[in-house]
Amino acid sequence: MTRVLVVDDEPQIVRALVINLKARTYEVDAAPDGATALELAAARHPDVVVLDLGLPDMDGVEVIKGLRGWTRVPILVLSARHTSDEKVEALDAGADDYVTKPFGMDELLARLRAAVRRAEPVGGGDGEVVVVETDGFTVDLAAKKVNRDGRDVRLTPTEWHLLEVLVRNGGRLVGQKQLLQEVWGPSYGTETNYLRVYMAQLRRKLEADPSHPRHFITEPGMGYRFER
Amino acid sequence: MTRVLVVDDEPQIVRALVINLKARTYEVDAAPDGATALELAAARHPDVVVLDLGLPDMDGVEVIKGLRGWTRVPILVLSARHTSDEKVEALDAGADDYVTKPFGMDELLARLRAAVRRAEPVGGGDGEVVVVETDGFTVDLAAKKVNRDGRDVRLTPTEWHLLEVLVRNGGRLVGQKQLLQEVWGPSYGTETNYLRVYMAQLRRKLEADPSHPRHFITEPGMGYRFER
DNA sequence: GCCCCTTTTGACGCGTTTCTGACGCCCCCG
DNA sequence: CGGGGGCGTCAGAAACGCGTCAAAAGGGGC
Repeated sequence: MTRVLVVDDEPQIVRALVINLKARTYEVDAAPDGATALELAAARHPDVVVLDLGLPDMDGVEVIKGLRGWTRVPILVLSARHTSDEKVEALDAGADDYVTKPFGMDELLARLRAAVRRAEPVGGGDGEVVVVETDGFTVDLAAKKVNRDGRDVRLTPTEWHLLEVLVRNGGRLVGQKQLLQEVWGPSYGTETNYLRVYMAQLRRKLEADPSHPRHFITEPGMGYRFER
Repeated sequence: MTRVLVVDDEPQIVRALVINLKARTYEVDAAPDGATALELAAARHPDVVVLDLGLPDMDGVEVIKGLRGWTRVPILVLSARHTSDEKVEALDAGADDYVTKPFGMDELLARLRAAVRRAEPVGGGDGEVVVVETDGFTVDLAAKKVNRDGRDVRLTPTEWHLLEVLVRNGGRLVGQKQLLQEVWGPSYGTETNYLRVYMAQLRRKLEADPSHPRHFITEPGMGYRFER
């Protein structure tokens, strides 16, 4: 869940933002002044900060600098000031975006999404499992590498593809038709002999005892299953 | 040097931007329409794109999508449209910022700086690798230099680009399509012969025994992998 | 306008991968 | 106890991808 820190001293603005953000399943913290904002940011590590420049206790730009001292969290500045100088100052202090009041909620939310999106790490595999380990070998799905007894195992494209599908469905039974179509393409639903040949290759390369497979299990008449 | 791609069909705007940007030592390319923009982006790999939405040949949002298909380069949208919907659409399509015309040059430049700044790699502490060393040669990603036996190795731009992609993905397999698109541009997904030619060049220049590569590994049918 | 470096393109041989058919085994079922 | 379907294994044939070389085309600098 994305966490937002809203910093503003006007309760009605905070309320409007909080309602809209929560409705879109953001997690929201709110701070009425700069000191609280810096404190909350440190304690809660928000994914994005919405910051009003007109705070009662300190200059908004100081808040930006305070944050930038230790974090690259996206900062979206809200302000009633329209002058160019104000904007330039805030942006150069480290803000990511600057929206003038009165603002449209839709636009603000879109800018928020943009700020959060570009802060996301590159690889899609965020919480995804990338390395699968068994007692005999290790499969690294990101690097497309298979390791056995400390040495890399060479797999052909088809072998790798088949392995990938099975491992990604670890523990589950994968039907022969599904397997065939995912590896060879949608028009290959019945060539089960392909499966037999390539499962044999995989077992020969990865199983300790290929004739008594412990990880690549055949479910007769149905399909195959990868077991860790 | 920071490279900017300006996309606008109004010559006077382009001129104003180019003058201001060059005065601040940016390197500037300009495109009058969407097709040229996509082409130039692929060829020149700008660090930031300034994009007018009102183009003669295609919808600006399509240009955004075209870019986002293969790159995360910051996109700063310029537009005469003030409506919230337009902004939301552009931002959600992948734009990073949205400035309405007429715009203040100071503000635009500040937003440009902000966009470039946050796209910068995490410097210093966070473990961004800049120098990669193997037993045969050293690659300095920041200085764009390769050293072998104490002397610099001359690489052509394409060779360097290819090397950079491989090294940045060190240890991971990089698919041929990905490699082609990152180095030659999004429309080059299938020209695998380019890869063969340039991998051979890299090996000849960097491998101790080019015919038995130890660092630039071919994974037949899939792609290439750089191993330290 | 000319020259040189880089990029693109085409052709060829070779090794590897994929496809294909044949055979025997095992297990389930009649 | 016999039959059959599904599975594993093997090996040869066809197809494909890779490395290599060389020449043409392109582009930038002088």
